[in-house]
Amino acid sequence: MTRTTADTTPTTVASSSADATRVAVSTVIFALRRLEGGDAARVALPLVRRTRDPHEGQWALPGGWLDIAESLDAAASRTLAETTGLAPSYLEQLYAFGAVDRSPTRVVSIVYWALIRADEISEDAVEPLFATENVQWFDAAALPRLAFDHNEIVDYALWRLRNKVGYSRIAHGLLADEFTLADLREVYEAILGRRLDPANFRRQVENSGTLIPTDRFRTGSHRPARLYRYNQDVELADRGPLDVAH
Amino acid sequence: MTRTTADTTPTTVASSSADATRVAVSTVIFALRRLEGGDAARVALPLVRRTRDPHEGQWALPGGWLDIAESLDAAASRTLAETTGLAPSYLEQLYAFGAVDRSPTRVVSIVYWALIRADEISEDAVEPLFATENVQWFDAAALPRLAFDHNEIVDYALWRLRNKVGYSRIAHGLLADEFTLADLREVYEAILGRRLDPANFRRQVENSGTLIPTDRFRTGSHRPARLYRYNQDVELADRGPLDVAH
DNA sequence: ACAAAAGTGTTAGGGCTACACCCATGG
DNA sequence: CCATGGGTGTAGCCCTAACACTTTTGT
Repeated sequence: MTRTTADTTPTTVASSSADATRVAVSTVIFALRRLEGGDAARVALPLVRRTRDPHEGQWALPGGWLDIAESLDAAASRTLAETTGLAPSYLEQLYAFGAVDRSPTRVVSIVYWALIRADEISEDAVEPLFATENVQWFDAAALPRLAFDHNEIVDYALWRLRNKVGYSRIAHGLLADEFTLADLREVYEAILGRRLDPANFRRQVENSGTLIPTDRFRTGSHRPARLYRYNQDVELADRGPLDVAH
Repeated sequence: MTRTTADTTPTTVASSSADATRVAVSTVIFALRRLEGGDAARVALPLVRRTRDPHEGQWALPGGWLDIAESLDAAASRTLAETTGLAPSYLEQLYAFGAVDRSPTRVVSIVYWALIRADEISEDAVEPLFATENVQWFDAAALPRLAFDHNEIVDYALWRLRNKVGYSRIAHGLLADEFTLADLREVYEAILGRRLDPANFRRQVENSGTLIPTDRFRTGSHRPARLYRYNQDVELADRGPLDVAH
């Protein structure tokens, strides 16, 4: 199986095919992280430092070239794992970016966006990659200037995330199997950037029929909160291209 | 400027680049047409007959190869004009289809969807192309078996159309400058596939602030109906990738 | 006069928001 | 016992659906 390394994220060093359009796949990965000293969780994403021209040294979305024998979805998962060691709990195509001048050579990027559960990002398996200092987490609301058109891409992915959280249950993709309603509400508040009424939030998700209450409670500093799990019968994201395309 | 002809819609006759992934651009074009004998308008789309293998003789979405020096949007407009002679009033990227086996050779198709106004499709300029019998309109609800994965693509485009008509004013893309509320309602009814209450429909669009009443009326067999035009200040489709990407 | 579409009025119900209030636990 | 988050109750508002009703034209 042909594999690329983390260094072969889209680059202009065109060897054999300088006169052809090439297809790259990149992914915007979202997770919830609690920053040092911060009380509330924030939306964060991992970026990789480019080790080649163009934009050497700048931060960019993880990605790589599309292999001739793999689907777009598979390429997104593969490049994601190779560059960051992460395996997303949710992965969806975002948009195809194809402006002529977005890279020195002609590159069409099929961009995906993904969600990672909080309990997955501190696995031992992924830390070594982060330890190389070539992968780093950033607050989605305070990004540096990124390589290529990646700032615009992240902005659009954030818009899609905020939008979709309103009419689907993608918040599940950011939570462990069992969670309290406060956990879930925190996800929504981090994504939407505003506080939600706990009472109304409870009723909304309870009436949606997507949650199954368990017998377990999380005990803490105050009254124990009931743990819930998601109803697997309900689609993670209601409708979408993947459902239609069989 | 490099141009392809209507015959060069995606094909497997790979001459120089059989071992590389190629990028094609196709478009699902929607219009409202009143079928013979039918009382209600229906959603229809033009398809082109393939003149080469694979799938020679089958109907397919209009499209063509992406030129190395043109953006995806430009390629969609160009191939649309070349194959059907149509210039859409609305054009938006739909999805990138990249399954390995969707074509004998590796082709990634960036698919767009477009809307054409009823007053545009009977222009003299476009009829010659349709007269060749290689372009033909089909009822969106009764399509034959299409080439490649184009049936699935149309299904997804239809889903997107039905979805988007609910929260944006893309219906405008199917109407002439001036129209009655009954005209507008007919667009919604054709897209959604169900009748709408005229009274409630009127109040909804009036309260949305997107319509400007004119002094003119359309006289017909009954009480004259006021003509409206769209408020140009309001976005055609609120938010989207194109707005974010500058 | 009559049919039919244009346009107005009215009412009931559901969902959302704001906010008052009780419950249970750790300290 | 008190602070705090968990959890319940409730009233107002807005939007929508349903449908009765009036207006205006062509025939």
